Amino acid sequence: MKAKKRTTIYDIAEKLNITASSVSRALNNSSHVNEETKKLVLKTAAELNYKRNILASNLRKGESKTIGIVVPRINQNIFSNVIAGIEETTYSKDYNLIICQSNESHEKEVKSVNALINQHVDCIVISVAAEGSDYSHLQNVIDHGIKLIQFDRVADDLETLKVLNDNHQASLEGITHMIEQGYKRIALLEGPQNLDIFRQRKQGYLEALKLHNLPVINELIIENAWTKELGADATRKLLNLPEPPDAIFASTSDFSALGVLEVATSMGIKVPSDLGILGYSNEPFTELTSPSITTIDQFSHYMGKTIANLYFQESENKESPIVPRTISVKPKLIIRASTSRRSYQ
Amino acid sequence: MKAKKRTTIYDIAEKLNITASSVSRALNNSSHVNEETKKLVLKTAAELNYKRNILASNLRKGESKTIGIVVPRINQNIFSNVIAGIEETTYSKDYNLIICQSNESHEKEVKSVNALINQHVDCIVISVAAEGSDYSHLQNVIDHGIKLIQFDRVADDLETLKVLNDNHQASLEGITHMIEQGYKRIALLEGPQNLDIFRQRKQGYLEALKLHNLPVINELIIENAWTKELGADATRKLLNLPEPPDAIFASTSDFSALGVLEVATSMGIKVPSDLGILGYSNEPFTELTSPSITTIDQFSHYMGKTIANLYFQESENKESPIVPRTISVKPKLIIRASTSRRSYQ
DNA sequence: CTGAAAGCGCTTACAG
DNA sequence: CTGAAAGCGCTTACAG
Repeated sequence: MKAKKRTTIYDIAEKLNITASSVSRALNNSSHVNEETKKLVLKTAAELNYKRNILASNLRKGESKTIGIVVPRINQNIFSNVIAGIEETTYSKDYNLIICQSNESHEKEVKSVNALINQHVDCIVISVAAEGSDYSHLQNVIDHGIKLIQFDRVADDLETLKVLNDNHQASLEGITHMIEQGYKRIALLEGPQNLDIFRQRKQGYLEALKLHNLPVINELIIENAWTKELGADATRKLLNLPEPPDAIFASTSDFSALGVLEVATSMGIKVPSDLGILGYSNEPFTELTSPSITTIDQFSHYMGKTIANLYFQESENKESPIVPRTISVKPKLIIRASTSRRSYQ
Repeated sequence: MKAKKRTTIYDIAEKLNITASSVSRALNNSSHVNEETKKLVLKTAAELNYKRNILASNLRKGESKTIGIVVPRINQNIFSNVIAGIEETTYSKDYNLIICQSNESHEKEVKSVNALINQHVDCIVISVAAEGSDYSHLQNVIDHGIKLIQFDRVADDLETLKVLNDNHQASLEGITHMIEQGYKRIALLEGPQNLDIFRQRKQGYLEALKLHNLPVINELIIENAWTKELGADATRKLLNLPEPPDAIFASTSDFSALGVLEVATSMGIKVPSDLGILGYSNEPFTELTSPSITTIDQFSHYMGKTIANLYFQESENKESPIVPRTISVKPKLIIRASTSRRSYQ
């Protein structure tokens, strides 16, 4: 069957000898419409296989019932879970999701955001790329009257709705746990410090050391070690130090922690007895490595649901302006074998 | 700043004392427009922070430049990779992606597909849910003149564009490899047989046995063992048999294979010496378990790119009807420790 | 309860 | 090269 012209409300109207107005009202379940008419319209619509043209409807109503999402990568645990969480909540309200990935490129992020503005989405949900520090494209979103919700990695200067983890607290708890396990020279693999989440994790690390009167050793702090490869490189460097660390906090991600584990194993260094390892994000694989990796769960699926609910809450009171605020989801330390040299199960 | 009325082409026209037609032409880079006018329009558009209303444009042009994707779960390796592959290709052509997940529910799949039809997407890309056998909603897509591309899990009766793995061949190769490693009683964990991919994998298994004159033992074939939990249950049952298998092919997924591995390990059964394990999909974690799991890579990212290219190819010759055809991406056996009792590295 | 008309913001044949 | 007009498919005040 070739692409034929689709059924419109005019086709239905013609068939029933009424006007398109009435058809529209019947289809929208308006109260000002005769029950008989409504039934007839619905029946005819089904017969003619009518599908409302949402584009036209949205254009007329000035809304799109669409939420745009921009994340660095969709196939990364936290992001796919957040998206899944959002999807489950928005689905029941007939909202569409348009997904873009920035691939950590600032340029692609800007382009994606602009494409979403063009699309007249009702809301943009974003976790910013590592690259870049100019967030005028996000200001632009707000200026166009589109709701903006930032999550996880946010531009903190921009006053918007934000859904975050308490990275500082999680990091503090993780390091405290390591100290309690007897680790004394704990190295830190940092993420790009232009991202607040990585700054916060560093602060948590520093605070934990301070609380336990441990010195901050600069040569144990490695910048930008946030992929598996960079984590591995950093570990090689650290373990070859005259005084190597007895633990490594891969604050950037579990992928980085995996790099640490692989290098340590290949060098014959025992985890956790000789080296403790703490990751971040609770990627599924952290449970499967040997030894399993202690990490921090961000409740990403729940974050997704929170984001969606926040949007709907804000949409309800259309008149009052949005009050920028931050919802903090408390992450949880998941203690596994890689840091448990005193006790594990 | 509150949601103000957006700049339209009329605002630009008014400011420049020309008509909206000219503005539109300038913005669309039409050839029939004065260079001077074009420059002025572009400049003014930038000044007024104009963003084209794609909804209106699409409505008028009868296209949407949007592709809808329906998958069982976005946070599953193959699906998030396919989506990423599609996204990378469509992004450069200014296409939007609307993502829906069926959560393996037929009802939700039908609803999502209908929502995408309403949305007037240009194409629907789908991998069907395990549940369900009625595919009239997909016929409906075609009847509405929307291009339909099925991938991975397809409704085979429906003649559409399909992008598939050669599951039969992959399975045949995997089992042959196991037989060569000396396994003789190879159990099969099946997926729902209403899905062709699982039927094909079973056929490959049966053919491999036949080619090597091994008997088909019915008690070694377990139905519907396609999650980690069900894989674990099946394994417990199999290993407690009077004559237990010496290998298990978790044809449904690596998650199922992981269930097998965990149960075997907890029962003190050595992998690969006492039990060989073959998974499917090359989930990232299969490299990390101990022992690492032999599996089959589906080149899902490449599949995504293939799907997008197929769509653009079909879009180019608008006149000629779509010739249903199947593109087969050859999967690859990834041999790891879990099946290598004769030799590994 | 229903009809006639205007309009959402664009694009595009048709004239000139 | 530019303008005037129609139309994409819907919704919604305004009358009646």
